[in-house]
Amino acid sequence: MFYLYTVNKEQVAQVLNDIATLLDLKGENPFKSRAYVNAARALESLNESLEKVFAPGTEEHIKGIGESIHQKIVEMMATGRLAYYDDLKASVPEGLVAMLAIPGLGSKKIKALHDALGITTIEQLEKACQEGKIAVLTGFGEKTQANILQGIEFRRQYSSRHLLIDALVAAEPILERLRVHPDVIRCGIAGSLRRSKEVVGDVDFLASSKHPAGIIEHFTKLPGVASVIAKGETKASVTLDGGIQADLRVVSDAEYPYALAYFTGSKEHNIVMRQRAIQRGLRLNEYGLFRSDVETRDPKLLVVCRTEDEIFQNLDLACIPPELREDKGEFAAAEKNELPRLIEWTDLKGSLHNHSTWSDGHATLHEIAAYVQGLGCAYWGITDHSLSQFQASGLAPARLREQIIEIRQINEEFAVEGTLFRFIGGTEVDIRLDGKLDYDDDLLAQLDIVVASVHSGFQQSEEEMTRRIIRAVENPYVHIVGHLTGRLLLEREPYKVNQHAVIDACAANGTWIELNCNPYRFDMDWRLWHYAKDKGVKCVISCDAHRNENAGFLRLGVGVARKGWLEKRDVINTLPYDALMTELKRKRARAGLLLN
DNA sequence: GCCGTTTTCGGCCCGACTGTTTTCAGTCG
Repeated sequence: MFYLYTVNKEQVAQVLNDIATLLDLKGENPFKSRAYVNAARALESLNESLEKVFAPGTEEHIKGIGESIHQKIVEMMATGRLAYYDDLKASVPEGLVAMLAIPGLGSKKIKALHDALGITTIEQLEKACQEGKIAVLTGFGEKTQANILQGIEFRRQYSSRHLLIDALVAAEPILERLRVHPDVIRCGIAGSLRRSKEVVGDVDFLASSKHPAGIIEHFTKLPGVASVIAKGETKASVTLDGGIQADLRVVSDAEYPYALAYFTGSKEHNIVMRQRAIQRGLRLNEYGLFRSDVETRDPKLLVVCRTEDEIFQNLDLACIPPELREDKGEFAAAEKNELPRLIEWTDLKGSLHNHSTWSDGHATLHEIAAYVQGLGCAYWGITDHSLSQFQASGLAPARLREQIIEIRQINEEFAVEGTLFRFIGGTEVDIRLDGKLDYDDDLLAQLDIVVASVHSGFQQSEEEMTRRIIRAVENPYVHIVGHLTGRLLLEREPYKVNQHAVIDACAANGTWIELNCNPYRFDMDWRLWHYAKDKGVKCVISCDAHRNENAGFLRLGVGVARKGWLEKRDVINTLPYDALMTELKRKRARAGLLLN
């Protein structure tokens, strides 16, 4: 499949990462495999086009990609293949790669199992464990054998990846119970949860205390802890009910800021942080920033930092918000003090894409109005499904006209009562297979807001789907393109669409893109917002609420928007009601111009 | 395999925990 299409950056990076994995499994020099990982990273943060950098005969190499890997990329670009990769892949059984997902098994152990017993699949591994063949191998034992069996069973039962919301729901009660422990001075959540990753592998807790052992003990016995994976003096790992792994580290209070920075940053971010420390003759770890490049924790050598902010300062950086700590451009921006002032969730005035009992929502308009006013919203979009979504009670044109009338009546009642809150009436109109919309333009023209989304025909080719969505984007009555890729995290792959091309079309037509903050969606993906922002495309953070409590998704969505470097000014629904209505009408004015 | 304000060789981010070992390799984050 890969070779049928033009090779893009992500695909090349994937191949380089795969090569690194395969080299590890073959027992090659680990620094060689790391070189491939580093090259993949370098590629991901490359701004120029692959065609330019890796044209045949180019002399210039980018940092992190030397002669050998450069030539391999040139080969991929020219032929769509890489002989070295194909050979390597053919030489390592696929089952060995799959085994890496079993906790406790890394490339060395997997290679040892393969060499000693010829094991090539997880099924063979399970059988060998059951027959006691693993425990007798050098370097293995009864305990390892049992752990492997347990790991295989765990993988079968639970995924090691969890939705942000599920991790939060599991983590918050634990955090509260840690917080009230008398020996805990400070505690918090670090890791990918603090970075607002849409999908997380585990939950990382951090606490400071003078008596770590008691806190570790307390943690491993909390309600909600299903089993203890590891437990030491200052660190413990447990499995929570529901299968999420949670780690706790306890440090002294003076060490807390360093540990918080250390356990929050992504692996890639932390590597750069430590390298920056080394470049300044310092050494950075979870216990401190030391004036020495040799291993030491001598307090006399400590560069005292009371906050994360001060750690960044000592590395000549502005303080990087947790969501940005992914090594995706934050260092360059922080060096120049050009980090964005990220949007806060309290900047939002309401959600523009929501459903009611008119289609497949669970709350009536009056119930919605009461609830979201209570949250302090200034407005709320009502965008029920259109005709094609009959399974979701999509509205026929006549029904939609009735709804418009009811929404106007309710808004008039609000006006009479002196209530400032307003509904913004509209539709989430289906983008049909050919890119036409489910309602005629004259009906759309009567609506205050139009969100256009794809709900069918997911199997179209990338070209067809891209053309289809761009046609909707170009419709002057469409304000917003909804959940751009249709993905359901951990459940359904996104349909194929050239998102950059859609963003370009949105930029050309003044159409906005939704950041749908249903926890399964978070669509458009945060990795693309920087590009959209640079093109001047505005974001709309909507919760696609089908129930009142879904309004809470907005807060998670803002975390993901922050990850996409978005500021208040980039997000349309931070505008007050009047300004928002002006913006919505601007598109209508455009339509009027086109029609005249 | 990559890289250089200790530069063409000899390094490559760092520490806790586990299990299998009698001092440490492997895994993980």
